[in-house]
Amino acid sequence: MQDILIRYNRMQGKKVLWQPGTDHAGIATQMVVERNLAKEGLTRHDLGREKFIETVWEWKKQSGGTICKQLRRLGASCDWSRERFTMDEGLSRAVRKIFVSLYKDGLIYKAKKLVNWDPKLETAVSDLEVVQKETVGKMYYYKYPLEDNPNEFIHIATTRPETMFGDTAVAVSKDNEKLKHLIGKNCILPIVNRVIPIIADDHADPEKGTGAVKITPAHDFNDFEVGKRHNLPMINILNPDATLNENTPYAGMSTQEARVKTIEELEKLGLMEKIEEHPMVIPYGDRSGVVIEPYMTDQWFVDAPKLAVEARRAVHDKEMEFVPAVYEKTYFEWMNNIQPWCISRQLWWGHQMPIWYGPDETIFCEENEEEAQIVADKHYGKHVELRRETDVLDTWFSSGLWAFSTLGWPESTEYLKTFYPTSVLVTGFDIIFFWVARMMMMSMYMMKRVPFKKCYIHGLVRDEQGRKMSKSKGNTVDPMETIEKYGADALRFFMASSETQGRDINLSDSRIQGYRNFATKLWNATRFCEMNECYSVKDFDVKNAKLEINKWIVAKAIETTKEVTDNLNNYRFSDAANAVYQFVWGTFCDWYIELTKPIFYGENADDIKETRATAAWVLDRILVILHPFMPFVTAELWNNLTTRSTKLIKAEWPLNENINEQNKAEIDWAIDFISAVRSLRSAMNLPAGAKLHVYTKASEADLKTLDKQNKLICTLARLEALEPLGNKEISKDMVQTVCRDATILIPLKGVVDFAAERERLNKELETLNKNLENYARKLNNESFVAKAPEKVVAEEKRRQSEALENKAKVEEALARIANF
RNA sequence: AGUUCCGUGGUGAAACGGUUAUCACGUAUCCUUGACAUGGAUGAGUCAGCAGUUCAACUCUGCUCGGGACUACCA
Repeated sequence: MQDILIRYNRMQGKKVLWQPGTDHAGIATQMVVERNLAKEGLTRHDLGREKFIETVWEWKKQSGGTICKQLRRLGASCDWSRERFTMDEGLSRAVRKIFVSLYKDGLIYKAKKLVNWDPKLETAVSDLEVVQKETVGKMYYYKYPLEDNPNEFIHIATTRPETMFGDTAVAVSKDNEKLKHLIGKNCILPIVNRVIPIIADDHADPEKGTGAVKITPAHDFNDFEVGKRHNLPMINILNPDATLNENTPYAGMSTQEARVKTIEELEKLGLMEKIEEHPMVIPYGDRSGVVIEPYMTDQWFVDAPKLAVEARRAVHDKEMEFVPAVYEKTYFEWMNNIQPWCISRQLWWGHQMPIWYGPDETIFCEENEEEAQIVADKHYGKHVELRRETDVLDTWFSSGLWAFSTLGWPESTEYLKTFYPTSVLVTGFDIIFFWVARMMMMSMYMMKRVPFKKCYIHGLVRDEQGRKMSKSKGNTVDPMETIEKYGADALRFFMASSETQGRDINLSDSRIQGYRNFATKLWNATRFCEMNECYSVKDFDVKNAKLEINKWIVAKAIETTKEVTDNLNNYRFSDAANAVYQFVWGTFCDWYIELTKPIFYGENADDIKETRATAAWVLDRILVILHPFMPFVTAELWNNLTTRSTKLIKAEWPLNENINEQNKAEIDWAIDFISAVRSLRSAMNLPAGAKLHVYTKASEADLKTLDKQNKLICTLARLEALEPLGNKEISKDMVQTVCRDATILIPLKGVVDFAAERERLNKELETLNKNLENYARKLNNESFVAKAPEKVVAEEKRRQSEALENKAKVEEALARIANF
């Protein structure tokens, strides 16, 4: 879609830029490199930070760029000389600069909070990087003895008994009649025998579980909130790798091992009551695939709720518009419920935060170490040793700056001045939160203007059955293979013609194949033109064409151009693609080429000359309007046909042409006529080879046209003769059909299958009657005549009278053969 | 639970409230010479249900039934 837009706009003579590039995919990349190291029995710690980062760059050089390779193979006409990578020096500088700015504005802060912790990667991850999976777990019911009476208990239920060592309270709702008498008492945490209070909190739902909830503030997001409300101690029971720590009796054990041990112990103590199967949702790391732990650590946050204000307003005020517009609902929904954005990652691959700590942990945030040193020395009044923050930033932090960092910001470059704010971002709906929202926030904060005026949301490519592609399902398709098989043009055209306003695309081999055939069709049509010496004639103006078929095809070509233009302007890719497709195959190949044959095989030199020039003109036009969709085949043909002064990629896209309706009328009518004859021929089972003699009954004007196009019609309808019925009697061996106002009569020299003919005519009559009923119902309705627009009423009347005439003709024909 | 999208020929989709509801794939019949069988000609086959708004509903509103997507949560 990007490339269609960029080529289309470029051909309009606009200055265009498609800024290509990739982000550094912090977590995913570090994971892959660490996995490679593991094969050699190494960890990143064996290498040290500096050496490890070097290794990542090595790896990036070798295997990076798959996406860019695919883009190139697809024919993406981006400005490859401006390819950017989020870890490039320029972009990194932008990251540092905006970080410092946000920090000094109080929009970045450090806090000890519960975050999603990935114990495999040992880093915080964003909640967007956590996938929730349905699983059947177990619910454990057990009891804690009360402090003042160890024979009395409070019953609790949990799916994670091993976290009990982090319990610092048990909560009961104050409205819980059965349990509220316990509020204010203490109970004893078994195994470790710690005394914890029973508190009143509405988080405890009397309907759920036992009505009493163990509160583990350091390991559960809800409990964390409860803990804050009641000033409960927060006990961390896990090591960074999710093994239990010294705050528990099972230090060093995994959570699974500790769970088994805890249950055993509770059973021994006689406190275990029951274990039930329990469907639940468990969070997994999107990348690492391990269970994510809520974990209490020092992390850095962006005050997203504050940044969201402007980002929201800009969309609200239509400074940035989603196409299709429905996606703004998704955007608002997320922006309205936005949480502080945890931007720190305990990784090595990424932008290390520009934060330095003084000896007393005072924070210095500057763009580089020298400046931090100067500020720090001044602060302390002496030279001090600084320690740099080891955390790196979330990849999306740098991606969020893409719209301006890639244009050279913070320098005030020509590109920045020319292209910012950019016109359109094309992306998938699943990226709205990750990227679109972050770009909006960052851009509104730093640039005070939107990063792009439009955000086009395209569908996702799914497999033939409509399932999302995934490696685990094994239903992924490598675009390169499809391209090998059918060509990039076919794949592109398939995508464009399937792209209807954000709906998903089901990959369909047979359809891609169909578009490969379409390219072949164009190729063959061009060959026909070449064989007949249709070459562009420089000073030939199509406006001066005299032959009806030439005037007709030119008008049709202009009409199609306008259709494609309008549809692309409105991001209606499929309508645009289908318009070209219909024109090339359905109009140019199926009709025009056939219509030119009588001329090319005839002897009128002037007609041949004009038709050659026109055909060449239309072919050129096809190459132009098809080019954004199928750049390869069109460019190839463009260069082969004639020596050109311009490349097709820079050829002019015609705008503001006038469609001459008049020029279309005559041939449109001839085509209808030919189709009617063919249809009749097929219905009557007349051999395709049989030359027919056709009579017509029609108005003076129509007869004149038929006479003019006589040769054409005879050739295409395979007639030996076409003549007006005149005063001749309609004989009984004539079958008839109607085409617009004309009656077409074909005498059958052999035997007419009267039964078949009657059946055909009756069917026609049935349809006419059905339609007449509809027209009558409308026209007899006073409100319709009074309230509907005049045009609609007039049109309805016209249809009625036409149908009435046709009905009379069909009835006549039926009467004629009634006795056979 | 919240948000949201969608039910149209066999399949996948399209249609500012106004032709006989289009298109592609598939399918049926016919076509072996002249650009193309990766083709040509001609057919057959359809709006989930109910109610409402309107002169007029595939299109707008409500409900019912059915199918997805996203987000949150489940002691």
